[in-house]
Formats: sequence, structure tokens, C-alpha cells
Amino acid sequence: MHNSTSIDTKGSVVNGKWLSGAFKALSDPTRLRMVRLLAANRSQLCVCEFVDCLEERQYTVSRGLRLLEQAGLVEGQKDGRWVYYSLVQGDDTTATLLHDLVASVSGDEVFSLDQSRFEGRMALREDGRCRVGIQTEGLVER
Amino acid sequence: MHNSTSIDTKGSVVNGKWLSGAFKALSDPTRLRMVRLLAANRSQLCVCEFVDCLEERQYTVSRGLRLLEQAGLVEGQKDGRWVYYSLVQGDDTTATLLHDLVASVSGDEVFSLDQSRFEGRMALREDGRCRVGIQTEGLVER
DNA sequence: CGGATATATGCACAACTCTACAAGTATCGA
DNA sequence: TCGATACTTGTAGAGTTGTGCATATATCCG
Repeated sequence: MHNSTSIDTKGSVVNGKWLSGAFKALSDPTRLRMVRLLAANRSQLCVCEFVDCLEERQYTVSRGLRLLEQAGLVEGQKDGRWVYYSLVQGDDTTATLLHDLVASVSGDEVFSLDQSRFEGRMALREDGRCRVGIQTEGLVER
Repeated sequence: MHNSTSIDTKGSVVNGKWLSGAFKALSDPTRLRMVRLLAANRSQLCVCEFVDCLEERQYTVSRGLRLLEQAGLVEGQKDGRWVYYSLVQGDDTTATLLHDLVASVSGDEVFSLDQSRFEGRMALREDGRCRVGIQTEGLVER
């Protein structure tokens, strides 16, 4: 069955339906903060790193990432107990513009705090890998 | 009271809160189609023109435009019985990227149909102004 | 003025979303 | 093999949003 949507080289479909879905996923401030961290730093983060950067609960982060994944915005890569999430890259103009857009916001107080916590958290990596769990007091489980 | 959000020359606030609100407004397919028409054609449309281009009900369009207006994406200008809506222009990078993004989607079936109806509808204007109401059979009120 | 027309909105109800708590799965290291 | 740890998910209640119908407001024109 044929349809006329544009398909990029990675196979993701970028059309109006995809775009409104992506916007819905990004309409939640916490999920937008997650994508901003990824887009502005061109990095990948694991769940516990997101928890520390955003100071949000572990299950909030985990569910948020699942929604972003379903919207075709991020993808997770498992590495032992850790799961690293990164932006879905495509040659597609629309996806690139979306990343640039999210990364473009400057002067936002919440984003700035996320960013400085991100830098502190990256300093804890060993060989570019996360080796510790949630550090933030009050967000550690059990 | 001071805050550190960036403010463009038109006075609209472009920060993470604004952006997630804009995304929420655009998460509805019908509202996205409205903004796409405006962004791709750099034009302004009145409510009855939107109704014909999108083939959506008058109150759906009217309500959608109000939400887009509250999100800071469009603004309405009254001209007699007609109200023309256009994108809120700003010098802001983020807003410009958002317009480019929405206009960038190609190959979408729904958008293409909207576009051809738009072109037909523009042909009905006189001196660049809308002079007729809803034309689509089944969407005309009473 | 009075009817027609362009647009906006009040209301009610179904559908969806967010959030919190609790419990589950999978992997590592001792 | 057992406990700790990184992450996922079921469930349920509160709040929000979309939709359709009906009606309201504002403006034009005869």
C-alpha cells in the first residue's frame, strides 16, 4: 500500500501526523527539558543522569522517555543496567529544525539550572560512561 | 520583580514555558494545519477561509485560533465582520525556527489538500480581502 | 430598523493525561 | 545464589482537553 509521506534515510516518517505527535510529546515541560539537554549538548544520558539533572522522580523520567520514544524523538540503548537515551538523528530537515529549535532557547531559568547540574553530573562519568546511580538527596529509591 | 527570560522586540516572552505552551497548541492536528497554512504561505486568513481550506467546523476553527492566540502563536485583526489571523512575528530566533519547522514538512497528504483548497479560496478574494463566507457544502451555518 | 452573515462562546460529557504509590523485571557484583 | 541497583510498569484518582449542539455578539446591508 502506497502513501505519499516523506521517508528519510533512517526510515522514520516525517509528516504532519508525526509532527503533531512530536509537539504533543514536547508539550510537557519536563519532557521538553529532557530533549533540550540532549539537543543542546549533543549527548546521550541515562535515566539516573536525567533524574539528577532535572530533579524529577525516577518514574517520571522513565515514563517521559518512553513517550518521547513512542513519538519518534529519542531512542534508548541498553548497556548493562543502564539505558542511554539519545535523539533520533535523521537527514530530515524537519527533525533537524526541531532539534535546533529546542536548543535555541536561551535565558531560561529552568534550562540554566538543568544545564549546570548536567555539567556537574557529566564530571562523574568514567570513560564516558555513567557508573553511579541517582545522587540527588530525596530522589534515591528505597 | 526581575526574571531572566529573553524578551523580543514585540514584547512576547520566548522561554521554555512559552515553548512548551506553543508545542501544546500545535499538538492538535487541526491547529497545526492552521499554522502551517499561515507559515507556508506567509499570509493571513479569516475564519471562514480556514473553514473552507481545512473543511472543519466553524466553531472548531474559531476555538483553535483562540488557543493559538493564547499560546502566543497567532494574532487576530478585526476588519468589519471578518477577523484575519496571522502569525505573531518576532525577531526572536526561536519563533522563526518554529515557523520554518512547520513550513518545512513536505509530502504530507493532508497538508497538500489544505494547500490546494487554499489556492482556490484565495482566488475568491477581492483586492486582497475576503468578501464571501463559508463556501463548502455542509459547513455553512443555518 | 431588521434580517442576514461572520465570528465567538457556554455547557455537558466522553476521552485523555498527569501524578503518586507500589510492585515488577533485569543485571551486576560479592 | 543473594542482595543491591537501574530501570519499567500497573493502577487509580484528579485534573484537563476535545467535541457537538445551541446560542450569543457584532457588523453589514437594504
